[in-house]
Amino acid sequence: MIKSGRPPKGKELLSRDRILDSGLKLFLEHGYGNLNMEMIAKDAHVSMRTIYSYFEGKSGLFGAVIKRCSDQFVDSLSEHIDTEKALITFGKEFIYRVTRPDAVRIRTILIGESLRFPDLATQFYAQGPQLTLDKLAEFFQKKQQQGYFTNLDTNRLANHFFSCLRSERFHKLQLGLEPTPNEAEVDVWVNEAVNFFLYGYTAATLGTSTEGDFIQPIGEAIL
Amino acid sequence: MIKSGRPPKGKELLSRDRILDSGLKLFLEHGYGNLNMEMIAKDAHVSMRTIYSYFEGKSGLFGAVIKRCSDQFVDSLSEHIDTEKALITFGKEFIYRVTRPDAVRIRTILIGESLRFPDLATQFYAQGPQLTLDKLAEFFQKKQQQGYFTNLDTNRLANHFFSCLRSERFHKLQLGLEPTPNEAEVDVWVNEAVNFFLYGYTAATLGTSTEGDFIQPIGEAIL
DNA sequence: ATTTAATGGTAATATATATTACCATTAAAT
DNA sequence: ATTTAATGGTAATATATATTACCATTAAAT
Repeated sequence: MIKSGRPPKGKELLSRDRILDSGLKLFLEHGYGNLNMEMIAKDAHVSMRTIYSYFEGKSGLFGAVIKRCSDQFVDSLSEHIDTEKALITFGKEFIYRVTRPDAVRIRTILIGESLRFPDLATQFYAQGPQLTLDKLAEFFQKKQQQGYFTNLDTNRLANHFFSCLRSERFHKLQLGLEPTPNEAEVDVWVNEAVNFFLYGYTAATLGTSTEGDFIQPIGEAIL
Repeated sequence: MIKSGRPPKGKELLSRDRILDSGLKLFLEHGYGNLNMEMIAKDAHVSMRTIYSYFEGKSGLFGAVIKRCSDQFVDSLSEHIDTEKALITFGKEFIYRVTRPDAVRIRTILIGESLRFPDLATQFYAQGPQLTLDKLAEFFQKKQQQGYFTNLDTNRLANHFFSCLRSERFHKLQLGLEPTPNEAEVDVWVNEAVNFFLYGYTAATLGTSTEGDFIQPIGEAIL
């Protein structure tokens, strides 16, 4: 039993925030269809009335929750260090983030509800992965000006790198067939992926090695 | 109004088949949660009674429907032709199949319902993509005996080829952000992917070209 | 001091739907 | 001919739950 009545000055939006927090937590836990409004009200310590006064029903709340976490992208690309090292650093942060259970769950729910809420997936992708891809393409373009990766559409290159990075394991993870990788496993994962990307299958066996210098990257070889 | 009563000899299982057919069609169209049993009964021209006599409720029917279409895999790999041509032929059939709207929808539903039915996704993957991956690894192993792709774990190689093949576009398609590709678009898609896989970024610009022979594949170059 | 806005708590309302029950009907089994 | 198995059609049952309504309560606004 929480104190009734109008909230004190400056605290009007606290309950709205709590509703969004609880909504995110519970939607991730139960999905859309299996979560009822009473659970949210109880968890956020508000009454149903308050939820309905702030949001347009259950679907409106869901949209607001998704919007609030749709602007996550990775931008840890440095043009000043070795290409391979830059890609590995970027890849590790990216893979670590997108493999967290919450991130997997949010995509699961978005995919599952894409019929009911077709716009949400569009918005999620545009404000997340697409921005990351843009940063990657930008990076490749700068590398091109330095003489690497010549004669290539940088967007396609970025897409291809994304695919190498995700690899089959990401696909299985999204299907619930793989455990969440820890930081060390992400390192191995990304090293292998970057090697495949940079050296093709000539050097993929060096997957876990940090010494890529023994083999001339293809991009430099053709300069 | 359909004829009541016990069905004639030899036709006892016809209604069961119709239930499965209607179930697949309607689950694909509406998903699990938005489809009710009456719609299935009506579409299959049976009564609810018959559905419940053949299946263990809605969840049991769903499981049976998924099982019936969980054994699709691609096995069009020839060791006797040029490696690149073999991979392209295989890739085209694979990508064409997995990009059909029904195939996309079934994965959408499996992912969305993976909380409620964790075993279904496992089974689906084991009887579909995993078998395809096994065939691929087998293919690479035979190629290794011919001197290609040396010193590589063939399973990792197969996984990496899968990733190149799917590419970012598959990911977007699964999120509902891309239209279904037609046969010609699949051809372009697969040619680019195989080029990325075989030649890395040195030759990806030849994406739509069918003449890969101008560039020595990496695998042969290191022989 | 009085009025108004925002809330909690609870119950009512409306609706959807999975599942079961019941009777009539048809054809197989005997 | 009689009994039994399998079905259609419909209604009943149980349940879940999104949404709204109502009154009491608190604090802001005046």
